[in-house]
Amino acid sequence: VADVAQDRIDPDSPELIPAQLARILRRQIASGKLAPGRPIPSESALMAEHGISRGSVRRAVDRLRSEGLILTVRGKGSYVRKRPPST
Amino acid sequence: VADVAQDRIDPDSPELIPAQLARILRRQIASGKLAPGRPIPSESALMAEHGISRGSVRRAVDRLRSEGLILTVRGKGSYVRKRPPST
DNA sequence: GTACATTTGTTCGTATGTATA
DNA sequence: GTATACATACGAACAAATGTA
Repeated sequence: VADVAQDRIDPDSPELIPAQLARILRRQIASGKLAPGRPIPSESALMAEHGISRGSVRRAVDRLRSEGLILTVRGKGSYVRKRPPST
Repeated sequence: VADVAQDRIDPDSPELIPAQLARILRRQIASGKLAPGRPIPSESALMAEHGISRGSVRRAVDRLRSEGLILTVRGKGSYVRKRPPST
């Protein structure tokens, strides 16, 4: 429903693809589009939505996890943390 | 009971594994070894028989389904279509 | 009605190879 | 040569539908 025109990967950008996706997801979390306790799209969905490889998706998600923004459960998915770190 | 020497997966072939299995199953359907209305082997059985992963089995079966050769029912299995498309 | 095994559906985890800049 | 990105394949776990004891 919202404007997602800026949520796009640019393969020609100097910013690496995983970094671009991490930035996009971070903003969607911050905006509440991806709400605490709710799942983020699966790796498969993110691949399809952004037209990038699984490896790139995983690097982006790894990043968010290491930042404490999401939690990942094998066989289930990744979820936006309810109490994100203040850092 | 028949000769299945040619129904083997070659991991070193340039032809991808799912494509190889799809081809093998297609021939078994065409030959009547897998008859209309009858189930094809389960994913687990195909994995064991051919020594390949479930992902590869599923890609092969997906292919046959999209070709209209089989029908799949969750919790049951896949069945050779009685009236395969003329295409 | 319940519990269990089987089967397909989906997701994340890992390794390897290829192409390109 | 190195790093990025994509593709293929295998493995493991969770989930839902089916059938049976």
